[in-house]
Amino acid sequence: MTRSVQEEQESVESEQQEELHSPMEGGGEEGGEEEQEDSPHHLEEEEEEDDEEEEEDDDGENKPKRRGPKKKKMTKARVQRFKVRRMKANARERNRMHGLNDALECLRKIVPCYSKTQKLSKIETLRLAKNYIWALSEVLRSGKAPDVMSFVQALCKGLSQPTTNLVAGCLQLNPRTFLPEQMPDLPVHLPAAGAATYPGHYYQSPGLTAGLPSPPYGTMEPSHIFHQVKGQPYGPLEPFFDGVLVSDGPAFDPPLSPPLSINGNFSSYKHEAAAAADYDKSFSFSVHYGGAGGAGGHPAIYGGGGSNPRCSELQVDGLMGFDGQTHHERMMNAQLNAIFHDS
DNA sequence: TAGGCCATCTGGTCCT
DNA sequence: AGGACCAGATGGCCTA
Repeated sequence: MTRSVQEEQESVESEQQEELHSPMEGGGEEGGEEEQEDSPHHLEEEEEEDDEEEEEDDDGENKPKRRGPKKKKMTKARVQRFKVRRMKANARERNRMHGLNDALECLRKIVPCYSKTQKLSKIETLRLAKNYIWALSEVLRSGKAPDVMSFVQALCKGLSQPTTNLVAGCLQLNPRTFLPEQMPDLPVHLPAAGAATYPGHYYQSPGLTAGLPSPPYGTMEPSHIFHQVKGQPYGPLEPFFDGVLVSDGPAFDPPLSPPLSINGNFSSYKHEAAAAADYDKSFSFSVHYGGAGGAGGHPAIYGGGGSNPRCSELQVDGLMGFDGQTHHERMMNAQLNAIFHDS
């Protein structure tokens, strides 16, 4: 199954001398005899009968005559062409999926809680990204600094419990404080003052994690997660994690490209957003956009793309234009840029 | 060992 | 005809 394309191409010649194997090259042992007529497995049977494109009329009286359109005879040349075409299609499909995975990896670096050691799954990455976009959009729309609880609630909406724990760990929060539906006996919004009391560690709630996968799910340092905006001691938004906002942590991947859509369709979350109470605790959500963007003070909130060259393709100007925005929106965008544009 | 996640192969469909 | 995209199938790997 894991044979490289080159290996396959090298071996195809020898295989052509022999009979074709099952279409499920790396898997499928049970596909064999019950394969449909147009499967490659069937092709091999016809291949040996003749090399010319003749009608298969001499089946004899044993086999019942086939109905429907007659299939073209599979000559050796046709079989070879089929195999080459199939190999090329497989290679393209692999490349396509690799490109998809590269894009997903870029997305992992953009959403909160990026960790090289504990990667979010594909589906969880997409869910978290969707929530993240929505949460940021809400910030732009409302024009208010988000309170930490509603922000994290929005982030964790629909995520699995392990991923929720991961987000909580990255944000230094107890998931019990923002998952009321899972802990109905607890207050919905607890003061998160204790959130900053475990710098450098994931939160590990003995009660919560009982029966759940145990942290660590990642290696995010608080210094990676909450870092100051240069020249703004507490950032444009009020600091929530006083004492945690340090910027001397080890370098991590440069910022990438968060497209801050403010026009997305998030109707399913409207009621939840409305339900979120207004808390004056603000939340600096400059989660992990460190590094590379800021050499010249240019508001390039997206950096060089890290180790993956494909991550640097997106351009800020193409993603988030300022035309047509109100002054307030421009101010919010500037604030967000400043947040994302760490040091 | 079961379940989750993933990579890969494969055939079908649509489009150029 | 060939490429892109998609979904189903399959087996490998990892973890609880």
